[in-house]
Amino acid sequence: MPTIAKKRLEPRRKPRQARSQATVEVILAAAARVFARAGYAATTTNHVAAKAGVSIGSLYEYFPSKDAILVALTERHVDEAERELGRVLAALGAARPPLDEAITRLVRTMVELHARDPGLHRVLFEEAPLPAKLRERVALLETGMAAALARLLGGHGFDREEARTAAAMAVQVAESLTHRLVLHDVGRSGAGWREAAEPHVREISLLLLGYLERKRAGAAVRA
Amino acid sequence: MPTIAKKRLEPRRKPRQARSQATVEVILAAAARVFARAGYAATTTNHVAAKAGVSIGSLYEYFPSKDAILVALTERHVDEAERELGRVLAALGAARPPLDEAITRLVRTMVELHARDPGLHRVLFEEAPLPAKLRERVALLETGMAAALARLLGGHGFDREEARTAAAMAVQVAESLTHRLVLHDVGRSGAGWREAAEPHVREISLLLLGYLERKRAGAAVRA
Amino acid sequence: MPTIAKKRLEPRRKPRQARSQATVEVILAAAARVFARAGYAATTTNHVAAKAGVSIGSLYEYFPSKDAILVALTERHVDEAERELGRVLAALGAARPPLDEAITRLVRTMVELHARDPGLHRVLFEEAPLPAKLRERVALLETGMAAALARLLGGHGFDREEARTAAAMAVQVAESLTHRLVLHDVGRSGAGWREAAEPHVREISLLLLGYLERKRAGAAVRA
Amino acid sequence: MPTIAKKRLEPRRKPRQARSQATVEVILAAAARVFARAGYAATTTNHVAAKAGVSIGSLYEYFPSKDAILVALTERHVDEAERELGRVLAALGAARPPLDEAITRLVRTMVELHARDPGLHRVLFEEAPLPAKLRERVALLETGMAAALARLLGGHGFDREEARTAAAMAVQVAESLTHRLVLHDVGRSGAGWREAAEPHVREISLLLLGYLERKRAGAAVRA
DNA sequence: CATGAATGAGCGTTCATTCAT
DNA sequence: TATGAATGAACGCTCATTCAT
Repeated sequence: MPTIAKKRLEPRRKPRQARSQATVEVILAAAARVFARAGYAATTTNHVAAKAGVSIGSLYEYFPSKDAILVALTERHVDEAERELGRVLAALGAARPPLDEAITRLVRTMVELHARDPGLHRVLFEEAPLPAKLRERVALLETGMAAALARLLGGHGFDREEARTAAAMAVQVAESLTHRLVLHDVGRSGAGWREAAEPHVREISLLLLGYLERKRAGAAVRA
Repeated sequence: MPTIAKKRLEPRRKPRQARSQATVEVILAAAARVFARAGYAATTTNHVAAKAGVSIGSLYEYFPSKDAILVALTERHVDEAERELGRVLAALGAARPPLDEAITRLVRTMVELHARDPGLHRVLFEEAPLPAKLRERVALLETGMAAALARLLGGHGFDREEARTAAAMAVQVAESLTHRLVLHDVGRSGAGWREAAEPHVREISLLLLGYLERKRAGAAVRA
Repeated sequence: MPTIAKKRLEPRRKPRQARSQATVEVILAAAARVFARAGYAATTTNHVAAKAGVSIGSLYEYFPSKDAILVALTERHVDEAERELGRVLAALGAARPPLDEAITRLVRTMVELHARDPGLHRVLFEEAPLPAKLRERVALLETGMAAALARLLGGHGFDREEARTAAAMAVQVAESLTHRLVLHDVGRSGAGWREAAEPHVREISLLLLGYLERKRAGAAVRA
Repeated sequence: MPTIAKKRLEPRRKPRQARSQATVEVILAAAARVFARAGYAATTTNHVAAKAGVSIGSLYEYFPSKDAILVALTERHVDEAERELGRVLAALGAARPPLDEAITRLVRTMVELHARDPGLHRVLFEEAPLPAKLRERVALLETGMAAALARLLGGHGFDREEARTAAAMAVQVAESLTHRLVLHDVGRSGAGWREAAEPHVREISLLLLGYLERKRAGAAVRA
């Protein structure tokens, strides 16, 4: 079953009443905890239902399959990421701080987006079979970030083309290191995750700034 | 429940006849393809046996469990990595080329180690529950690389302590970017993977060189 | 590997609804028939489920393993034995009939306990790997019987010590002959088993009475 | 698969050469040990072959199935029993010792026949699915013993009919108690089994003598 | 709407048996 | 004849999913 969705993945019932909405919340919260602890394969729908204090029948009332729950969880994460990154990017566009500060703030935002619940995000982005549609949404988010970053770089002495490729790479790198350093090295979430993540933020920022500086200078490596 | 190994993971029968050896090869080859295509969870021993053109009984003659196949595959990869990286490191130690060339050759080696079969390596290092012993071997390989790289940096104006921390980080980063850029972006293996991977090699090298340069200067980012 | 219990053997779900209770009954009834006909080894959970007209999943809903079914069946038998023997022993203690009548009634009770379903009991006590706990319960039942019988003998001219050893032996012998004569000789249960068993009751009683008489006299056999 | 033989159970090749004969012996010896230790179900043909130091192919050269080995083992036991019991019966017929001595010697023979390897005999007669043919042979042996014993009793004041029924019962009882007391109570064979078994011999003899005495007197139990 | 008993395809695995060498 | 690699039916068991209540 590689990445493919063969069954309904959208939530079933658009919950209109407050009670239903609460049930959905309780299921998703339970699922987040169970997926984070047990991993994708070892998580069973019955587990999730039990943890949520809801009958298995009710769970299937709202989510047509195990994967649908995972998709809903992922969508929430992407929603949040869009919101947070949009906010930061807007602020940076308005305030126009020095490049190192801009980069650091962007990286911090990305790291914090994942550090809050590393276990869950590991499952979401490494173990789970996400449907193509969601993967596209994630890709789109990255493209958007890259475009915004390119505009930012334009204001710091990069020419248009330079800025575009450098920004695209930077986004990839940030994503990549975030996953590596945060998901694998930071212990199980818990309080204090924000402080625990800060060294990673600095190091990743340092890396990106070094790269961008070289790029702006038009540097190239000898083959 | 990742990382846990509860059953025998060593190959069962030390194959003595040529026929058996061939069977082992055919099973591992099939398993590599199935794991790469279907992912860890969706790979079944029956699929592997069928793909290998071997009865399920024969598969279990040589591998006591699904995970044992995975372990064997991983060990082959680590064996190869140790061999290749050792060779390159030795060559660099002897030839003492400029830093940018050294870094580029190391990165190229790492990238090529993974680019040959990206799908498989994604499964091996992201999805699969590797036993502690193997994880240690991998960690040891990284430690060794970092040490070798630190020696290299020592010959390029880094002081001892600087070299150690920078090397450790650089290895992490190289690993990380290799996985991200190579495993996720490079299409399904096939011929021409070497050429397809080269831009990644350049970009990762550029990134590392920028980082190392900053480190050598003792630079720090404003918080 | 007899006697070993490695997995859960207690029933899984305490059935709360009437429907579940019926399912449990139907499974146990089917299992009794299948075990009796096919023996322990040849009985499969799928056979039992099929015979019960229940899906294999339902079977495992209530019993975590094949052995758990066996244990449940055995416990029912031991429950019944405790009840019946307790009742008879109490009656004998109250009525104080002549020894031969007392022995005969005890033997009849034991024989009837097994004659109702000889095939099943053969499996239960000869073939099956019962967990230690259950074996203890059975042993306790025998100890209790021996104690009660010793008291009875005390009222028929045995001195204390004589009564104890003779009673212990008598219980062993009764058990043994019950199994041999009833389980192996009486045909497949069916109606009329009570009448078919009666000659055995008489003969076993005769044997025990002869033995007890000799014991009381303090007789010994020449080596 | 209850008790029924669906495949060939006779040894395949009547081994004429000394080498083959030795192979058969070595297989049977290994099988006896493995069956005794592991029980019927847990004994695998590969185990037996390995223990015998013979390839699995060779094992199947001589025995067409797992059960065939068991049958061969059983037949050896029955052969031995016929021989031993025949010898003792003949001696008793010639010497005409007192009844208690005769009974004791018979019982001792039966007990020793089983006490030598209790584990194996438990498997042979309780766990294993013996084919009808063998069961008949065993039954025939018992019939023969009963007839011989009846003749013996005829010489000790029993009338013809009395002797016949008493002898039949006595044989059943001896068999039964032998299995119960010897197989279940005597520890795992080993040296000293002969001494360990002697108390059982005495007790069983005592029991039978009490019974026979009552029978000769024409005693009956009140229903 | 909620419940939870019931379902059954499919999994990983074993082992008696065959047959090419 | 002897070998042991290969076979595959069958097993015990799980869990995502359905549906009668």
